[in-house]
Amino acid sequence: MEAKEISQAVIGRLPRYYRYLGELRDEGVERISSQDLSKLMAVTASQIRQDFNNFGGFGQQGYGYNVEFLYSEIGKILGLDQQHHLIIIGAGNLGQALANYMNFERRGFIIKGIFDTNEQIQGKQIRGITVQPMDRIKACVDEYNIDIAVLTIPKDSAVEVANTLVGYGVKAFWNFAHVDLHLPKSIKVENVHLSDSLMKLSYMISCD
Amino acid sequence: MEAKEISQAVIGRLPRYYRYLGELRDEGVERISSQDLSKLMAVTASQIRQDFNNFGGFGQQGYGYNVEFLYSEIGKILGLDQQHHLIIIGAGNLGQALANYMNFERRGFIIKGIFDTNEQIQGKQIRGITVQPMDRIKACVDEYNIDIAVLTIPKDSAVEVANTLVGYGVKAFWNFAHVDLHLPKSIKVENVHLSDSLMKLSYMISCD
DNA sequence: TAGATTGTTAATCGATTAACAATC
DNA sequence: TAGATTGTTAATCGATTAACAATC
Repeated sequence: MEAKEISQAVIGRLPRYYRYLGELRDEGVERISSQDLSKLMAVTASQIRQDFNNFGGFGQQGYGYNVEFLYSEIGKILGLDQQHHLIIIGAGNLGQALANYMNFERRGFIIKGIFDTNEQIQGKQIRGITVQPMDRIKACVDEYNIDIAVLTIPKDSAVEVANTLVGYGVKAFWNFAHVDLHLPKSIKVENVHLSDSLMKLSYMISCD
Repeated sequence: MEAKEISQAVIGRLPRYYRYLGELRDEGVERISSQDLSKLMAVTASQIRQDFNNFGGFGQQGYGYNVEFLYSEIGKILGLDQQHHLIIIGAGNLGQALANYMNFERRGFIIKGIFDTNEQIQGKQIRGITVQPMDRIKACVDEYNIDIAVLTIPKDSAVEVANTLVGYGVKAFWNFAHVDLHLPKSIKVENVHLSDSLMKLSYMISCD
């Protein structure tokens, strides 16, 4: 879509901009300058302008940025204007929590299936979706156009399952398993390593 | 502890090193060179050596690094040799999932209390711990030396609860609420914004 | 028009990589 | 000793910040 590659640093900041702009919009704020936004978010105004300009000019000299427009544009950049079909692999504590908690639908993420190896859990309804055995994954991927597989399974099975899913045509993974997936470069992976995060906090506590 | 400030970039990589070294140790590998580790982890050998040298020399010329020793040293840097007492605020889907799933105790994170406003959930046992009403938090913080509060509550209450807990003496937060906590600089906060993470994945999918 | 604020270029800062002397 | 590999300095690269001309 864009000519030059956007850096990971910039992309990582987009959801936070999106959140603040959404709040401003809900408060009825119509326009905001990079300087005011910088005070609110505790980043430099320069960075804000640089970040937005990676995607073209969203502002207007002497005026600032229109909150509604900017919010919507960042949403588009993040692909939130499109629907994404996802499946959850692993209906344990975390898988169920995500299904219930995330309110995926609100942002256009539609759960099309939940799968688990555990026969005790199979048949259970989560958010109106029946937990199915793993051998039903392929049929689901074939039937719906699945964009994202959420991996909430133990690390031992995660690598194998991910490889299988790539074979089925799944192109993106939201990986909660505590392992690095080594997949073809075209496959997108976003890792959420919760223990890593907790260890960082532990480090912060320890060193003072 | 250290003379010069360690950059966030370095700290962010430590848990991953720790994970790989733990696996190598479990496989019975005794020593490893920065070059071999670099192939395994897909980072440069130079970066590995620079990172470790922030904390002093863990290796030996001509030999490499002793896996067991390095693993243990990184564990110490991350504060994993110490016990941390934590409380979970919010026993909804995510709070329960974390309590059950994380296997906190294994790394020295001891759950000392779980709290929720919802009377339906109060009294319920999670991992042998009874969910208590919010007004019992202070007594818990006073009785045990609570290092970390895990916030798995909606964003509307998170800011207020965090401020209250800071008043009780809590020094660190593992924040799953979708909001930035504005707390005194001495208070450590590690945010896990799951929606931000999913949006990043959405971005990756959208742009090709 | 004058004031405000962007878009964008230039300067700075920090992080990563390369190179190599030190040394096991 | 010779070979291997670290620790560390120097070079490069990229990201952030500052500055200012363009322009609404």
